[in-house]
Amino acid sequence: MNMPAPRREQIVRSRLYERVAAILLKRIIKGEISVGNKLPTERNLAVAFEVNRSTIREALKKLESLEVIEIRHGDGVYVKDYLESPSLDLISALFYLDDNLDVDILMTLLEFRLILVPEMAAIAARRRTDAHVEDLRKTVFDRADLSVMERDMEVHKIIARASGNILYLIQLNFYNRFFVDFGHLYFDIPENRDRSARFHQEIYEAIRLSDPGLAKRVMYDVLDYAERAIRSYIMKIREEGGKP
Amino acid sequence: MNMPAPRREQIVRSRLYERVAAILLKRIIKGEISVGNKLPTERNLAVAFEVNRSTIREALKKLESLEVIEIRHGDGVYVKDYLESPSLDLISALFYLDDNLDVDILMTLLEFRLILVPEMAAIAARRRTDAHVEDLRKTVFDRADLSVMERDMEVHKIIARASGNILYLIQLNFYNRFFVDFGHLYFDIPENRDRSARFHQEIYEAIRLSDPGLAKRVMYDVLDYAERAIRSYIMKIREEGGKP
DNA sequence: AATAATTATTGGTCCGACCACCCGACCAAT
DNA sequence: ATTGGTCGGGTGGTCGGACCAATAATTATT
Repeated sequence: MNMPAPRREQIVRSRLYERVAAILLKRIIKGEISVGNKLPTERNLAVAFEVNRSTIREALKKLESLEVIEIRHGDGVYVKDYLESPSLDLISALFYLDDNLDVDILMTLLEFRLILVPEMAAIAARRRTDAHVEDLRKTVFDRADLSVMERDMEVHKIIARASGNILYLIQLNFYNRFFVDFGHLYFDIPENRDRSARFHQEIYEAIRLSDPGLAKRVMYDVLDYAERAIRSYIMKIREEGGKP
Repeated sequence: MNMPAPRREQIVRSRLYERVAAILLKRIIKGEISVGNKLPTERNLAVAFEVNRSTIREALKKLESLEVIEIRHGDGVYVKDYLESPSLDLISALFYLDDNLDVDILMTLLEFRLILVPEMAAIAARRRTDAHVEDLRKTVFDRADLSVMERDMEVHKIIARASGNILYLIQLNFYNRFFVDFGHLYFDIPENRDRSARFHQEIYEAIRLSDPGLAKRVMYDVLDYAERAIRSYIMKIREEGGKP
């Protein structure tokens, strides 16, 4: 199931090797080359794509970092099972593949987030230092220069830092990448902005009070609310345009 | 805080560009080049490292995929804040940096896992199909060829698939990477193997019965047990060898 | 039949050249 | 003095071709 791509401010200056990598990735995901089989040799790929071998190599490096291929010196390039990959970047690649957006992956992301983030908020409430509280206070009350969405990302980031769990911080950065693309769908609606503004004050209180239970609940409520909003939005556009 | 590196079966067939990437990463993490500043040009790096520019480029591509640098055509290579990275691979890189193992990161990982995995087990119990149950049954009861550790990884993988959440599957693959390195510390102990064997039967039952609450509890208990075991192991080696 | 040496093929690295792009210096028009 | 355009130097991006190193298949040797 797909949905149209969002507006993107920044220019997509695709480098040649990235386009090559995208094409190869698509073939691999679609299973055109089965797992365990070899890709053509770098030299042959270079001929086929009409690019230099160096370019092919850089594309293959990209796919290797996504762990969808394995490059063996003296042997060849093998396709791996992408379901065995540990690379979050692969999720992004899958999501944006074909210039369409995979709604299932988005749902997956929301589900995951709803489990994780409230729990981390609780931990943050336990571990936060006075410096974190002060950072939060400034961000929530003093930073008039921020839009609600920018403030929201900042608030989450501070909570992640307060949790002291770098793994969580990285996940959050991962979510935020999608946020910049889709956040406006949510934050363009005044009602949602109000809801978030209230959330910022509530979570600030919870963290300040070092109240894990409250922090968790507050966080859960706002994420749950946001998830419902996003789901209903997707339902709506699904009804409107079936297939262009 | 560090601990000695584990035995590694596979030969560390370091490609030249990987060594270069590791050295550069270390410098960046240590903050020798501040965020926002430029790295030397590719040509200068090539001279400094006494390697070809292509090799430098491949190393930089690696660092770009970790999102610790940003390569700008016609401009230069800029250092980014690695705390803004969304790359799990960065965690691995940090963990193995310096040939020492960062215990804090390991703790972080365990904490994260304890939050996530039981919740996903509950979801898996809800969504599992009969095929998943059958897969699980075979793995737990029929696969005499598997060691307890191998079976354990397989069980978790099936649960991840049953959860239907690809994001979870990828996280699990990420954890498993560490498992292969450290699992033996846990599974070499007969008592732990017994505990895991019991767990496999219990989680199978929970999934078969589609009992989310039970699945979550069973999963939590075994992970909590494992975490305690690992923590006490680390305490022990900390006491023994202070600093070599 | 088992083993060792050979060869062909593949990825890894190197070199040097040119293209595409960015930025700052300089100049021209206002 | 400010604005806008132009241009040159430096940067990453791509190219091509060559050789090195690792692997697997083949052949020769025992």
